Amino acid sequence: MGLTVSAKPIGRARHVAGRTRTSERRRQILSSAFEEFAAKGYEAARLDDVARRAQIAKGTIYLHFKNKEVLFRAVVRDRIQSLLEKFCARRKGVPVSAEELLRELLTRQFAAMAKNENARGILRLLVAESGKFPRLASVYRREIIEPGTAAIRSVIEKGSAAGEFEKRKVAEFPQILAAPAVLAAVWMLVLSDPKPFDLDGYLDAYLELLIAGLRKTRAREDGETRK
Amino acid sequence: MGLTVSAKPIGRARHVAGRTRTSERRRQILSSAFEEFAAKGYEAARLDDVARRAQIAKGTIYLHFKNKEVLFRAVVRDRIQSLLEKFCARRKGVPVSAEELLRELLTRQFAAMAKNENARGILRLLVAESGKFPRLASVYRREIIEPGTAAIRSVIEKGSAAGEFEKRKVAEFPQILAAPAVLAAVWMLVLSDPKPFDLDGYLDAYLELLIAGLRKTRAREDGETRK
Amino acid sequence: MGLTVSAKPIGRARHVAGRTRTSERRRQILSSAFEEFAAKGYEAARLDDVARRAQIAKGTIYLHFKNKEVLFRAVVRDRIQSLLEKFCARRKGVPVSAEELLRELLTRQFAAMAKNENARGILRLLVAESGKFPRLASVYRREIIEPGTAAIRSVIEKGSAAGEFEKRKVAEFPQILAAPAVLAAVWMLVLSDPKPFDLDGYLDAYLELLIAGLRKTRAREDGETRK
Amino acid sequence: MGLTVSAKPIGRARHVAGRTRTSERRRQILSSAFEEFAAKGYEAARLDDVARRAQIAKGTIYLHFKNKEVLFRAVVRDRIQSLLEKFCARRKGVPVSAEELLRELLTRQFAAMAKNENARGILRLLVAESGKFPRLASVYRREIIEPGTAAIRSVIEKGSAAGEFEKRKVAEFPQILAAPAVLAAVWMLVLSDPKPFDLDGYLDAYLELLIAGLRKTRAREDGETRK
DNA sequence: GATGAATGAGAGTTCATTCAT
DNA sequence: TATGAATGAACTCTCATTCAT
Repeated sequence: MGLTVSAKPIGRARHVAGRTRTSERRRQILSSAFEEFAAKGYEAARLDDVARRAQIAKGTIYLHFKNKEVLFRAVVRDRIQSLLEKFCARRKGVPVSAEELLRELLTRQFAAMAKNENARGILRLLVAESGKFPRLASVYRREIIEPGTAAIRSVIEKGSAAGEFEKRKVAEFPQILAAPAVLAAVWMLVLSDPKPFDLDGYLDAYLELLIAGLRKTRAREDGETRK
Repeated sequence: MGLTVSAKPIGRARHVAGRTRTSERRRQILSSAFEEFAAKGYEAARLDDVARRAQIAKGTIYLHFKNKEVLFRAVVRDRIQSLLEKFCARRKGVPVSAEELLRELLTRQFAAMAKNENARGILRLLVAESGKFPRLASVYRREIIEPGTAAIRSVIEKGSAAGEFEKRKVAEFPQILAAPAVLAAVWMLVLSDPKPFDLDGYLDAYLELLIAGLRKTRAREDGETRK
Repeated sequence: MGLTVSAKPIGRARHVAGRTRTSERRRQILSSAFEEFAAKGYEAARLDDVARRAQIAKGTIYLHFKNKEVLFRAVVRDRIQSLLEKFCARRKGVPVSAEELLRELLTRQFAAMAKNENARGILRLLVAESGKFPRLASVYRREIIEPGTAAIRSVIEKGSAAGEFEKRKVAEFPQILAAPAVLAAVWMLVLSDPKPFDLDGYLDAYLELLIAGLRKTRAREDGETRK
Repeated sequence: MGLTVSAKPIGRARHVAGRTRTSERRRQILSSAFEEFAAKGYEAARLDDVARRAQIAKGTIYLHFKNKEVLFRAVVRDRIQSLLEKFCARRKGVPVSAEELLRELLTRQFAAMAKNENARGILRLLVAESGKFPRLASVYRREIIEPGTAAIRSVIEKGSAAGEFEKRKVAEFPQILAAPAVLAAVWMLVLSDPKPFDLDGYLDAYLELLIAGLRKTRAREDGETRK
C-alpha cells in the first residue's frame, strides 16, 4: 500500500519529453478551476472567472481542455490524486499496538478529510455533481474510499487477531469508523460557522468512545448485542 | 405523533374561500421543483422541466413564486419542515433503559436520514448550495440539527446519571453519534451503487460498537483514556 | 363652428337603447387606461395596472375591448373627443375687434393645450406612438388641428380685411401662432420642472410680441421683408 | 466650427492599441439602436432588431453596453452630443445688425431642429420616455435648451441695447422664439404627411412676423399692451 | 357579465465555445 | 501558443390573452 501511486498520474501530462512547459499552465488552470468549481459548483462556475483567476485569456483554457466538462473532470481527478497522496502517506516506524495503529490511522484520515479544505471541496463537488458525473464517484471510490476502508479493516483485523480487540460486526463495515470525519467535513461545508467547532476535542472524544467499544474487557461480557 | 410543528407552516398557505385551493398547485410545484433541484442542483435545474413535471405551464410557476430563487428557498424550507416531522415523531410508551432509548432514537434518526430519499435530497442541496444560500443552512441547523443533537445529548446524560453509561467526552459532541447516519446518506448520494449496501446490517454493527463503548463495565476499568 | 360635435361620439357606445349601464364600466376603463398609457406609453403600460386602477379584474377589460390595441385607440379617440369640446367652446357675446378675437382664441387654445394635463397626455401619446398608430394622428389632425388652424386663419383674415392687421405671410401658416402653446406643452412634458414656469407671463409676453407684429402701424412701412 | 465640445465625448471611447478599434462597433451599435429606439420607443424596440440592423449577433451588444437601459441612455447622450455640435456651430464673420443675427440664429436652430431627422428622433424619445428617464431630459436641457435659449436672449438684448428692437417681455421668455421650430418638428413627427409642408416658406413667414413684432417703429407707439 | 388562474410566445440576458489575429 | 471579440443557443421571466367557474 506504500503508494508508488504518484507515478501513474491520472491526468495525462503532455509533452512529457523535454520540458513540461505546458504543464505549468495546465496546473494553473486546474488550480483556478478547482477553486471556482468548489466554491460554486459545476453549473454556476464561470470559465470567465477561472480565466481571470488564472490570469489568462478565456480562450487559453480551450488550448488545454476540450471543454468545461473535460476541465471539470480533470480538476476532480487531479484533486483526488493529491488527496490520495495525503491519505496514504506512510509512517515508517516500529510496529505498535493495534490501538495505536488505529488511533494513528483515523487521526490521519481525519486530518486529511475534515481539516483539509481541498478534501472538503472535493467532497462538496462529489455530493453536488455525482448525479451528472457518476464516473467521478467511481474514481473516488476506487482511489480513496476503498483503500481507506481497507486500511481500517486491516487494523481492526490485526487487533482482533492479536486478542486486543473484541470481535465486532464493525469489521464488516469498516467505513463506520470514518463516519465522524465525514460528518465533520459536511458540518464545516454546510454550516459556515461563526465558532467553527473544536476539531481536536471532537476527534479525541470520538476515539475515546471507539476504543472503549473495541477494546477487549478482561471480565466476561455477555451479550452486549441485544436479542 | 405529538408535533405541534405542523401548526406553524413556514410557507404561508393561502386559504381561499374555505378550502386551501391554491395550496394544491403550490404543493404540486414544490414537489416537482424538489425533484429537479435535488437531481440537478440549483443552477442546473430548469424551470421548464419543473413545469413539465408538474404538468403546468411555465408561467404558472410565477403565479406562486416570485422567481427561481424564491422557489428554491421555499422548496428547501418545505422539505426541512417535513423532515422535521419525521425526525420528531415521538414514541409514546413505557419508560425504558437509556440504552433502549438510545437505540430507538438513533434508529429513528438513521431511518429519517439515510433511508429517506427526501432527506438525502435535502442534504445534497445543502452541501451543494450552502455557499449561495447560507441562510438555508441556518434554518436546517436550527430546525433539524440542534433538536436532533439535543435529543442525543439528553439520552446520553440520562444514561450517565442512571449509572448505565460511562461518563465519556462524547457527551460534549453528541453529533458524533449521528455520524454513521450522515455517512450512509453521503455514501448513497455519491456512490449510486449497483449493490446498494446493507443498511440494516450497517446500523446494527454501529449500534453494537456504540453501546459497547458507552456501557458501564462491571469489572474494574482503568484508564481507557490514554496518556 | 358651435359644435354639435359631441353628438357624434367617435367611440360607439353600446346598448344605447334603454340604460347605458355598460358605458360606465367603459368610461372607467378608458379613464384608467388613459392614465397608464399617458404615463408609460403604449408598450410599457400594463393591462394589469389598468385593471387595478379601474378596480376590476383583468379579464373584464376584454369584455369591453377586443385587445390592448383597440383599447389604446379608443382611449386616444375618447380623449381627442373631450379635447375637442374644450377647444371649441364658443364665447357668445358682442362682436369685437380682430385683435380681441385673436387674443381670446389663442388664450383659449393655450389653456386647452398647455395648461391641460389631458391635452399634454394626448400629445405625448401622439408623439410617442404615431409611428405605430398613424391613423390616430389623422384623427387628431382632422378633429383638432385643422379646425384650430382654420379658426386662427379666419381671425387673421378678418383682421386684414378690416385693415386692423398688416397683410403677412403668416396667414398661410396659421399654425405658427399656436406654436408657443405647443412649445409650452412639450416643455412641461419633457422637463418635469422644479420651478414649473410662469405660464401666464409666458402667454402674455407672446401675445404682446404677436400683436405688435400683426398690428398695422400708422406710419408708412416699407419692406420689412429683407431682400 | 469653434466647438471644443467634441473633445469631451460623453460616452468614453476606448483607445485600444493606437486606433480606436472598439469604438467602431460601439458607434455601429449606437447608430442602429438610435434608429430602432427612435422608430419604436424604448419598450417596443427589440435588441434583436438592433443587432440585425447592426449586422452583429445579439450577444455582441452586451459586450459594449451592460443592458438595454444603458444602451438607451448612451444612444440619447450620443445624439444630444452630436446635436449640440450642430447647434453651436459658430459663424465667424463681420459683425452685423441684431436683426441679421437673430435671423441667422433662428434659421440655424430651425435647421437643427425641424429639418434634421436626428433631432426629431431625439425629441420623440425625450417626449416619449422622459417619464422613465428623467435624467436624460436634464442633460438635454443643460446641453441644448439652456445654451440655445441663452443665445436667443443675448441677441434680443443686444438689439434692445442698440435701439434696434423694442423692449418687450419676450426677453424674459426667449424660448418663445424657438417655438415655431419645435412646432414644425412635432408636426413632422406626428403627422407623417403626404405633402410634407413647406418648411422654408414657414420659416420665412415666421421671421417676417417676428421681426415686425420686435423692430422699433419710427413713429411713437404707446401701449400695445392692452389694459 | 365578471373573475383571476392559467397559458405560452417572446423578450432580455448569459456564457460556453469559436476563430481571426 | 495566446488572445479576447464575437457568436447564438438556451435560460429566466413577463404579460397579453383565454376560459372555466
